Amino acid sequence: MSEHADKRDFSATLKLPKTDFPMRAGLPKQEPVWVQRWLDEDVYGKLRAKRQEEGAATFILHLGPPYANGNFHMGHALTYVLKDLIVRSKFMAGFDSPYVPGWDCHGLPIEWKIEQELRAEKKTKHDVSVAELRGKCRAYAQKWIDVQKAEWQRLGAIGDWERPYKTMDKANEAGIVAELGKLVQRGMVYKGLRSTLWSWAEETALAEAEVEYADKESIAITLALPLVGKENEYVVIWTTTPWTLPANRAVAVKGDEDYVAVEHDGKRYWVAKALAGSFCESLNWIPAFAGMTRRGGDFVGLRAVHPLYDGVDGPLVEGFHVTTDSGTGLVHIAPSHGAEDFQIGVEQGLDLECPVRGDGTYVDGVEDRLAADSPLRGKLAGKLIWPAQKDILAELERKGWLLKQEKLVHSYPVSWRSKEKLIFRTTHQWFVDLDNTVVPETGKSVRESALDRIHARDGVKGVQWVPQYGENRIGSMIAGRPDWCISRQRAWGVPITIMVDKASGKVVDDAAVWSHIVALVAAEGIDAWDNRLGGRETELFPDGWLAAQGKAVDDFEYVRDILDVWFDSGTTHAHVLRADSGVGQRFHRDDGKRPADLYQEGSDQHRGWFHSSLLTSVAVYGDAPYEQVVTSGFVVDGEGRKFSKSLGNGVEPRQLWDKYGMDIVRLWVASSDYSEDIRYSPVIMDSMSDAYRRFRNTFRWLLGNLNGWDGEAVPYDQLPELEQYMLHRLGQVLGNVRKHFDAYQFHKAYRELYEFCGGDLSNFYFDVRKDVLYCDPLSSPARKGCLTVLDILLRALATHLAPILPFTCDEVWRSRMGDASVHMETFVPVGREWVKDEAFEARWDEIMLVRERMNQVAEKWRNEGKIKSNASAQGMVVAEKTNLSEKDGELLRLVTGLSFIHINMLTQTEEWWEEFEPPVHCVIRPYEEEVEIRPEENIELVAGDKCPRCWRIYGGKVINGDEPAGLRPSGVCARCDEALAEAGQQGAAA
RNA sequence: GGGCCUAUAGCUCAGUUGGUUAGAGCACUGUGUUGAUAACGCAGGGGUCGGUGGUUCGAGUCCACCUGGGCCCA
Repeated sequence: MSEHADKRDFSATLKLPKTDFPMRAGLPKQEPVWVQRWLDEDVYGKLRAKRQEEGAATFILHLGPPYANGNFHMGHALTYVLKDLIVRSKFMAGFDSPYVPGWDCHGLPIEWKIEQELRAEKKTKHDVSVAELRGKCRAYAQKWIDVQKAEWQRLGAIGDWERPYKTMDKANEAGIVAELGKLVQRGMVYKGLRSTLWSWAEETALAEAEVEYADKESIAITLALPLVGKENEYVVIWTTTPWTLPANRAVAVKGDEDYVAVEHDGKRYWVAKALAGSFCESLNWIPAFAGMTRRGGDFVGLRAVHPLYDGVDGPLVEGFHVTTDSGTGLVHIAPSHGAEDFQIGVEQGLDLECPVRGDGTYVDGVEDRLAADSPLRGKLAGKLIWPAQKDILAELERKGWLLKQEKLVHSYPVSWRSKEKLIFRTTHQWFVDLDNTVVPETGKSVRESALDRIHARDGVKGVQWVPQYGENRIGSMIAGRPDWCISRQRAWGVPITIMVDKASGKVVDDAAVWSHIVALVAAEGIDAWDNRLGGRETELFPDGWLAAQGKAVDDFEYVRDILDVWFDSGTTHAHVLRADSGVGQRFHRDDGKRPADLYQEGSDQHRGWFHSSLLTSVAVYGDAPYEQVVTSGFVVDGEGRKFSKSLGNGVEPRQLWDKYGMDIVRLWVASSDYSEDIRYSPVIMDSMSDAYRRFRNTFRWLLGNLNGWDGEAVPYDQLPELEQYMLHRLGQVLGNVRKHFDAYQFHKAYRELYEFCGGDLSNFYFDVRKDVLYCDPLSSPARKGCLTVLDILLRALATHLAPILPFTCDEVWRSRMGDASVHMETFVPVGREWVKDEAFEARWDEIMLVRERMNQVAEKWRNEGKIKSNASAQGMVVAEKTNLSEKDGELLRLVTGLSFIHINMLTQTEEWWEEFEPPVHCVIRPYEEEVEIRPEENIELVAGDKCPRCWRIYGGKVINGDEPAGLRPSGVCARCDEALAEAGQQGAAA
């Protein structure tokens, strides 16, 4: 190799990439500017108008409303980025894909927050009017809606930000009432009993969130109840709530447990065998057993005497909740005072009525069945349950059934507000019937109709569940759930606008009345109902309706409960998708599809929103509200553990967009397989930053080289084979990406694009074509062909990455295309002739194989210090029965970066190979066969002159072919000489 | 305690109906370039496929159990 003396600097004469597109993105600072710009330009509005003009098919992803309470957390970030990936990719695919953000506004968490604020002012909710309380709740929700809206937009989400839906909008509240009305008119709503956790101090039912636990003192008693018809035989129960004894209706045993009879003072006391020892010990009895054992199930059919009432007894039943961890293995059942007790009461057909009023006092009837001479007379009715306990115990003692009483301090549920002990009470609630009414459209119950659509049974068009296991999950929940309790005793929610005819007990189900009420709510919101109770009830009926019925307002009872907030969001398919929600008709769907193509949420919503939406839709419309349901897992930390305060591993979305920028966060979402839980950790985010830089630099290089291009594209059939190969690859990649987008497999689309940018472009094509781009004359056909492809690449990558990297892609697009937004575009289509046949593919597999082998040898030589760049070496390929020919030397030179490649086509025998001497080296055979390589031998140094402009060596040993030899008199090679002449730059080098 | 799901290199993912020495990219290491330069090229090392047992000529791939993790219930 001859070191050329010419050290002139020709860089100024080269066409090096030049662009204003910065290498560093500054995403955290730039992205908010883009958000505002998209809003100012109304990109969403224009895009929808454009698609509608095009007559595009609609694709409706319906959004489950987030609860308007608190900042967005990682779960929100995940699901809203996923939704945005879907919506944007549908828009890019040419659909009209409306996206309407919304908020879930009513419900306990907000109401509770307001109560806490009142408490801070030393007030309770009774100190303010319901209307005032609701006003505070409304303002609180709106405050968080504003916060979340800004966060949501910051995620880069496109949507109808001007017209979101809020469940507390009057139109939506009316829509919710309307759906309730339809259920009522179908006879699906009934009043029943339910076990609720109750605070007697505040006289209200409590939700799970309002329950606290504290150490409280109770009286624990051990009580023997005589078995009916058995002389001196007792069953023994243990309880810490003696006040529930008036409501006792049965005694439960564990069916597969052994019980023994303990003998004491000539009496037999049945307890679980496993607990007999501790039982005797606690009573200081000498253990003595009657030698009888009995299976728990054998007690069924026997009856035990009621602890207090005269001539009353109750059955022994099997109890699913009975354990032998403590107590006696027998449990007294008061169906009105416990969740499990209630369930058993329902199963066994026991009396469920509750003898305790809301204020914690016994009802008058509680004494009805006492013996005429019972000392308890006058001690229970109207008395508070707690002080009454001592009278109850005294009576039990008198009867001789009280074996033991002691004080016990234990953790007990209390009211968060008063800290008083909570009790269970059965209360009257409103339910949606799932089994005993028929959905007219299907001829089956709500439950069966829903299951048919979940499982695509009985010829019904099913819902597509992605991932597939969702079918199982929601199916078993729908199959096993009880009727839906839709009533709550609260203020901040949509009223259950039900009127009950006092005389007949029937619910008013007249359509005229319901549409009248819906109209009132539409005009006035939820206060429309309460404001008319207590004086203005006539206004709740259409004019003349009462007279026509021969009724007066006092003939009806007016429900004061509100709806379970799941009913609000569970009916959005109706009041957002099917109907005009007061913001103008949003959707015009006449394509025979269900209201939504897709619902997407976390997998917890199988029990939540997917569930409630399905039930209400099936009940009222006889079909599912969605064609497809896509669920995502949860965000967990780098070790797969959930985020929690105690682990201290939490992270807020805003920390992420402030630190990395949303495009990098979106890249993280897109790259993750969300069908399982997805991991977040700083290490992962660092690697996403690296990936982002790869994409960004790819764009930057494309922009830099396209800078100044005249835009004159070379027709496909005149492109060099290398360019055709790149389009072949691009066509394959884009085809796969489209397929993955259609299946919402974003992590596969991401990989496809990422590996294309890294493997096909950066490692290969860009590296190979740098020479032509930088050094060739502008008029060079090869250069023009390359630019044609670079332009296609830029457009293709920008449009296909736009759903994932909306900020960066718009920055790219506008830096080249002026003011147009990339988001108004569609995916660049794959040219019909791009993707070629298998023969072409096989040929290029060989070419790439030669490249890989040559690189391996060159690397070895480099490590030995023999060469530096590949350009200082030449190679030889000896090929046999291959797709390559001797004419491919130049192509191989290009792709290997060597200065020359020589190809010998040989048909020699095996013996020839044995004898062959260097420099014959890289052996290619038909692709299906093993490729034989002698790597250490297949390149050699090239001797010749190095062009000072393009650094390629000329005049080396030429074994065959017709490479140009030597440099021009100007000191540069022929190609560079021409380039300089064309640009008038001879002698321009410094 | 029950239902559903999950476990492949440090990280993110491929591994088709079970079939030869388990793949890719990133990260890492070495190296080249300094005309994509807070960028780019090339090469290399790295996994007993969560564990145990079973079915099979053969299992990351099928079955059982166990362990860790997640969601929803009780």
